[in-house]
Amino acid sequence: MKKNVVTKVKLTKNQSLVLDSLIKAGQPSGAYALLDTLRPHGFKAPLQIYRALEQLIDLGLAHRLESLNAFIACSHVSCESSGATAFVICDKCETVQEICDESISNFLTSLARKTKIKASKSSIELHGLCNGCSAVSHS
Amino acid sequence: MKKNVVTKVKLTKNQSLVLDSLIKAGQPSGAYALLDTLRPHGFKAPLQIYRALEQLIDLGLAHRLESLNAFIACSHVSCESSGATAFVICDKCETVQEICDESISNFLTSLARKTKIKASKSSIELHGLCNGCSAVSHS
DNA sequence: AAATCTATGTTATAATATTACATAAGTCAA
DNA sequence: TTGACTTATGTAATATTATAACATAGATTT
Repeated sequence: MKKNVVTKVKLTKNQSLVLDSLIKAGQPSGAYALLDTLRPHGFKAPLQIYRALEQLIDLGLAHRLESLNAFIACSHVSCESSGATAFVICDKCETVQEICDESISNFLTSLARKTKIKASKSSIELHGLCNGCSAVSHS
Repeated sequence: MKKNVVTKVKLTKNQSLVLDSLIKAGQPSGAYALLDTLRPHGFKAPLQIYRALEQLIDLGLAHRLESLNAFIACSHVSCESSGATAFVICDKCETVQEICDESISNFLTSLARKTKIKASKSSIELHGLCNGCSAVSHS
């Protein structure tokens, strides 16, 4: 359940470009949206995106949101790399909160113990309306 | 966060067929795998599957596994319908444990409170090796 | 330099999911 | 029972997401 802890890694050009796009987006982005963003930089095929994403995710610099088939930059300076992260997603404004604390890892540890699984990967995603959006709430 | 509590619902023919297939499979099944299974029963298009699944999921009789893009029959006689379910998935034998207890709902409630979200849907999926598979563990 | 490994480029295709439109079947009020 | 309405279904086309397969280029090691 441990991910690579990144201290200093030289990203390749494609990886840097994809990470920059993710950070600029500040929202979940699909692979093809990233591809469109990066066409001006010479990207032509989805695989260039997927390959860069794979590395970024391995390095803990980006995450995949399973319920959206989308990707997002890690919001922690250096994500504690516990691999135990929860995402809280507003379905209206698309804001994502990335939560990474002991309550998450405790929960997952306990779940793994109860179910006798040797865990390697987790995905916790909570959808709803964020504070702002549920206040407004028209639509 | 409440789902429909099903006491007695008459499923349509397509819904019954899809649910039966899911139950028989006893494993996560993709929509197109279900389609192939049901071709002998006259199914011809993915939409027939997706439409039935949508209803079954609404009724709490089936679940979608986001990290697999697959579906599974609810393993609880009548899933407590709290909408707070966790799936523990063995990546080797594909067995899925469906956990639905207070620890899950407490965790989600607390996460929602901390992040000030009005939750409507959750997805918790833990991957790894189940007890049996991690014992064997060759490959 | 040869061997090797990693990153990249490119084309094609696989796998998953939805849109749009047509038809049929059930429900309910008048 | 008819008509109006809603829900389920059928079907074709297409959109979206992801990977396989193969070729090339650059960096690193021996």
